[in-house]
Amino acid sequence: MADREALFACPLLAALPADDRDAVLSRLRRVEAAKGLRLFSEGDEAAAFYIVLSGWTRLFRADAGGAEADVGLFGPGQSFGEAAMFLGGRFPASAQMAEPGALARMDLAEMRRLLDERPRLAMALMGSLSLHLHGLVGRLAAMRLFTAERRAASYLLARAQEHDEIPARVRLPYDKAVLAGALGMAPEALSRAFAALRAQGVEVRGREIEIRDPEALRRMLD
Amino acid sequence: MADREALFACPLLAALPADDRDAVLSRLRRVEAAKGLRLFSEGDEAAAFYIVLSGWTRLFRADAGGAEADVGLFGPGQSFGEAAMFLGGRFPASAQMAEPGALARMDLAEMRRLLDERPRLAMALMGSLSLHLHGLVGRLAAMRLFTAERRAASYLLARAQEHDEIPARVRLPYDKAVLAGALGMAPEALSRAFAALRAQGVEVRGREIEIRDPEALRRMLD
DNA sequence: CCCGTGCCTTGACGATCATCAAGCGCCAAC
DNA sequence: GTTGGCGCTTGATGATCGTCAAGGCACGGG
Repeated sequence: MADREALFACPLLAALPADDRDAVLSRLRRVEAAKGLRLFSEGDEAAAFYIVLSGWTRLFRADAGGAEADVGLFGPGQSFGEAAMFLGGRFPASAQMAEPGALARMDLAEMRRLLDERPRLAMALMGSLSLHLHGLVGRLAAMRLFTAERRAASYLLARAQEHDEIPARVRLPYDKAVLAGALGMAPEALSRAFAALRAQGVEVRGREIEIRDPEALRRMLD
Repeated sequence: MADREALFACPLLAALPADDRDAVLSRLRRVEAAKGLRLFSEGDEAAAFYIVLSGWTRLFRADAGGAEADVGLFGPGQSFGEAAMFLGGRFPASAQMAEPGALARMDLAEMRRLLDERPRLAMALMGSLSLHLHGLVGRLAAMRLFTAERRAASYLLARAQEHDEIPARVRLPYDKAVLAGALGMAPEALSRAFAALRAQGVEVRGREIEIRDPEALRRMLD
């Protein structure tokens, strides 16, 4: 995905009038980011937020023992870290590249200045915050309401429905371990979930997944 | 808690200059709400958001079978439902009174109008959205990182530290089943967690809880 | 005083899932 | 070709927690 394409798809920018959008665009700085790169850590002073141009970034929290719990996974056209601007200037989670790529970095001080001058930016930002909120509500509820297998099925179904071919072919854009974290389970549990879904016509070959009967998956989720 | 006290404590209003604050206040409508009252349901057209004046409201999602997963619990001085303004105008969760009380209801159309005229309102709203976001990140991470017993201990410790007497005495403002939901566990699990915490000097008598040694709880959470 | 009801606790059981450990396939380096 | 590393799978085990069922306690009404 080209940089411009990702930026224009970003909910933060997509709905903005051109002059507001350009004001933001002109202040973004492109950053290359290798796989595994730590962008910031929980508790850090927040200096910027990011829009993913390519690759994938995961947000997570760690406990005292070093165990990690994922709270977000962001790909091209998605932004993260905006909320830190309003949370005492500290990040509530850590960020790391799950797949290499490039990010657009927006300085928070700059953003605050822009917000003062351009009220429509605030509207866009509130939209973006609400989207993140909505995502978290969904994940939290899914963790309690659905088993690991159903969460995996639900993910595959959503990905399958991005296109409308049958059988659907989906390519995972990140390691299975990353997906497992995003779905709130251990990698082993995801592996077993996929194995169980073979009965519903799901065939996994590395990162390539063929879903022969999306309707069967949908029925699982009632 | 008097109405004004709750409103002034609300993050949405607390930081506002007086004239902006009054503009909002003058448009609030007070609503009495009995225990169990359904304020809105997941998927409903969103007509208003709310600030809790007294009592407690729980937000939850239900699956097809009717099982419910709590995603929020709001008491005096807290607002909820603001994000629906930006999510296609639909609520992503249902709301129900967990304890009877009163709410201040803010019409969304009114709010949108006010936002146009008063840019500082947008700042306050973004702060409120970020707070909710932060809360959800914490809950999601806690669900995966901590056992039920530790989540219960963490709740008690937080409540104990609101005052600084030792031993700390805490009064639950809602049924234990409500607390259990908010902590992401079944009521039975909360009951067992409290029983286990007796070993750390926690004594539960109905809604009254005495925490003899907060430091012991804190040590559990490392 | 007895009974019913609501809230909570306790016990027993089983399902789900994390964890530990071993092994496999693939690929790159040498 | 061999070796090593990495990502993933599979198996075995155990911890945690949800669920079902029974009972206790407090309270209010008759």
